[in-house]
Amino acid sequence: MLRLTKKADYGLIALKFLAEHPEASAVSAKDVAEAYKIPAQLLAKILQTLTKKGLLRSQAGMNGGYALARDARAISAFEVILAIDGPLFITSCTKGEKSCELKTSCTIKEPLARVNETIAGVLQSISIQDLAEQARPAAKGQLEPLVSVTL
Amino acid sequence: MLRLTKKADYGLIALKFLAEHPEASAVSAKDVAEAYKIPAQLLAKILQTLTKKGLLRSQAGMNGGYALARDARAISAFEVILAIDGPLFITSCTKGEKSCELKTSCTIKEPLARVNETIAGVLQSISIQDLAEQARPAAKGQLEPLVSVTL
DNA sequence: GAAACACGGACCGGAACGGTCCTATACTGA
DNA sequence: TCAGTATAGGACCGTTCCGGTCCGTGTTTC
Repeated sequence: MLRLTKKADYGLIALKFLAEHPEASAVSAKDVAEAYKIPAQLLAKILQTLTKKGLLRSQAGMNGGYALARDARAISAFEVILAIDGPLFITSCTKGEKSCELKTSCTIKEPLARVNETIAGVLQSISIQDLAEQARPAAKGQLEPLVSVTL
Repeated sequence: MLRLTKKADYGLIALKFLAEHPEASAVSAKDVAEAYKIPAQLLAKILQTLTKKGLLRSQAGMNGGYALARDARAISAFEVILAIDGPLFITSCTKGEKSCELKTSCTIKEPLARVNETIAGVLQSISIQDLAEQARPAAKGQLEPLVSVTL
């Protein structure tokens, strides 16, 4: 259903990694790439765009690299995906100029748009911190609910 | 976020149309295509696959066409999308043979898989009938909630 | 038997995606 | 100061997928 691009995937992985290593003042793209066997050049670009979008801070030069621009709790998965893949709507006719030629045609879109909003809401409620935490504890009791949504 | 292919879009539109015309014993692909300015040949194929998946009944020959195989209430948007686009997971590494080489890498995937399940749940709870109903009433009071999900 | 329909394979152009290469710039440490 | 390591970013490229078309076959009705 929801398809994440590999880039968005890589981005989330990298941010999670950064969240897990707060002690390091900066982590290079190469380090992350090697840790997860991700193409280094590609990851570098992804991190660059995340930096441009204000999610990361970067430092050039030796011992340079990237660090979270904000607290891991204040960065949502939604932001990351949005920054990397850009806005993706369900509707193929993305409410651009001419909505759908035939206004009657798009009666389906309205309910689906609400589905889209739900998904966005779910993604917004999941922080990088959540990703990092869920990763470690290894089944300590059952997982607590991440979100609860109504649309 | 969630991206529907145009094919799935067309499929939903067509099913909604069929749900709105229960009096007709069969509606031809051409008719639906013309009503919504959808490429006829393309729509034909979509309806064919939906027929193969058991969502539609087809009848060849003159005055033939398609009709819902079940009650519009018993067909979910999820089924339609699944039938047309096939299973789409969030994870790029679609839990195939080798999950991700590095098992440690995929710690992100588990929370996202749950997001995916939520989306699926939302889509499953929306029937073709819902789409057809939401289309008509034209703001009779506020829209009632479609779903409520917890993950 | 001809028209209208469903079926289904082959094909194709374009866009997007994943990925690489190459160059420029910035910072650090010896 | 110079070499090495890092970010920054443009150009490019192969593959895949998606939307769409074309063609031929089978089936039913008039």
